[in-house]
Amino acid sequence: MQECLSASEQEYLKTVLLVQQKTGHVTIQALAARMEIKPASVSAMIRRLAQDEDAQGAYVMHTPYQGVTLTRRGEKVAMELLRHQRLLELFLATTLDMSWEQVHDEAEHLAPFISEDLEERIAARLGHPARDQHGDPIPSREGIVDLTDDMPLSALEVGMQAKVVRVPDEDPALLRYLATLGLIPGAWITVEARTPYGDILTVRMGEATHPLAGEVARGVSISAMSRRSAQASLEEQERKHEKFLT
Amino acid sequence: MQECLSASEQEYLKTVLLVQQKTGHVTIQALAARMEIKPASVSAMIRRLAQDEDAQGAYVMHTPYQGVTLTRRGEKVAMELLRHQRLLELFLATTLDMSWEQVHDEAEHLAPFISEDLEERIAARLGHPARDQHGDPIPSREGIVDLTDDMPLSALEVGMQAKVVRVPDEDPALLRYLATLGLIPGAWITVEARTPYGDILTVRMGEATHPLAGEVARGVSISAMSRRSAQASLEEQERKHEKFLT
DNA sequence: TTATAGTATTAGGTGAGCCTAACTTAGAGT
DNA sequence: ACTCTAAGTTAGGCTCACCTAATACTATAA
Repeated sequence: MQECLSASEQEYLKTVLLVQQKTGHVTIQALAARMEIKPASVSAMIRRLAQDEDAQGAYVMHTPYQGVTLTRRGEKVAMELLRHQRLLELFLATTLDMSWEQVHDEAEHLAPFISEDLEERIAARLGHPARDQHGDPIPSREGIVDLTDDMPLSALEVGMQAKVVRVPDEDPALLRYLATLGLIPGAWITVEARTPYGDILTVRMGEATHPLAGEVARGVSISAMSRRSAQASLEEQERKHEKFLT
Repeated sequence: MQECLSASEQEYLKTVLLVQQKTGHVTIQALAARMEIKPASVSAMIRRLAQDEDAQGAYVMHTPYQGVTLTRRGEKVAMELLRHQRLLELFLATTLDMSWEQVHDEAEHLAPFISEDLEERIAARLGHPARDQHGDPIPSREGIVDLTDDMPLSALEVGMQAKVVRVPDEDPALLRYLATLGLIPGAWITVEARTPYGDILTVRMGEATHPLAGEVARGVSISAMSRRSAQASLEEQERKHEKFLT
């Protein structure tokens, strides 16, 4: 498989993937909005990515006026770019102590230009991590990402506790806000209440409780493996305590 | 001063600087050869860089059919890019253990895309180094580079000893060869002989002696501060030895 | 069923950065 | 001084990745 796609083409494929993951349906409009370019330009590029020039298969499927879907080939390219980007993010954040929001822009800029070898060295240096610093999964070199254990915080029932594995990284201000609440990957969170109207969750993190808009909660992922009722959690804690005393 | 130059334009300015340093006279042809593009394309780009669009001054001076010279403004841009590139080279070589030759290509690719802030963090992490791993000087953030202490190995007289500060990095094979001889920055080298014809130096590095073509010797820099006769060096060594014995 | 709003597409245009081919100029050799 | 070659320039063309403006399609509401 020849790596002959331009930086721009790769960027489009990556965006298709992200919009797909986020909304489930990829429209020209949505791509245009996210990339901050005009729908006409997106239309043209998608047409190019949808045609099978070199008889190796297209990168996307596109039914005009309907939606866009990645082919396996296109998905692989998108995953590769995403891997570059997230490894870079983590590398810049850990090795050079850059702020999370700055890291995002820098990594996005650089991602299309780093070689496979550099990517491998970064991955090796970081210990082949599975997630970046805000919990976004890093695809494997084969372009595969395992998300089976992830579920949105919004799906947690009242009284349940779980470990946060991912926070949304698109909006720097939101990222900062969540960090001030202590809502970062690795934190344990308990859902204390849920309003019947207005879609607000009250969550506890350690000592403090905070109200959280449903839309925000849908962007936060927790580990399905870690789910348990707060009661169970309490009992577990006591067991540990007893063990400590004996 | 607005940073509005494209990656390509910066690359041109950098190449003008390097060709100027190497040959003293910058022709369209030389630029075309080094950048591996056609003279016609260079001609067009130089014309653009020579005109003073935004009333802030041009980047180069160009007298048609004569030569190209950087203005102070152009030089600053070139130095900035060179700083990016060499900091990146050193960073990749030290932090990620990439081979010298691979580092060169990677850094050249990436240099135009890293932000000033990332550059600063890399510089800080490396301890604001003055030279990269093969001794090329890293310009300061203000675009200044001090080379007063550098002179070519070829200028050394027979019997003189000096410390190597820079080896040429353009040809990976040459770089590898010099490394196998132990001819790397920091090494001490003595000129043992010079052929009257054929322009060959015989140099000693530790135990071994090697013949070195004049053209190669001209590409290697030594520190003018470290110059001394081999005799003086020998005496110095004995003094140290005596000191050790007492 | 038809009007209409919103979304998608097509047509045509721009600048960047390269190309080839044809022409001009400078400078060295006879 | 004249010619010839090498170097430089100009003209015109290409692709990429964007744009605007006009047109076509879809879906929903009257």
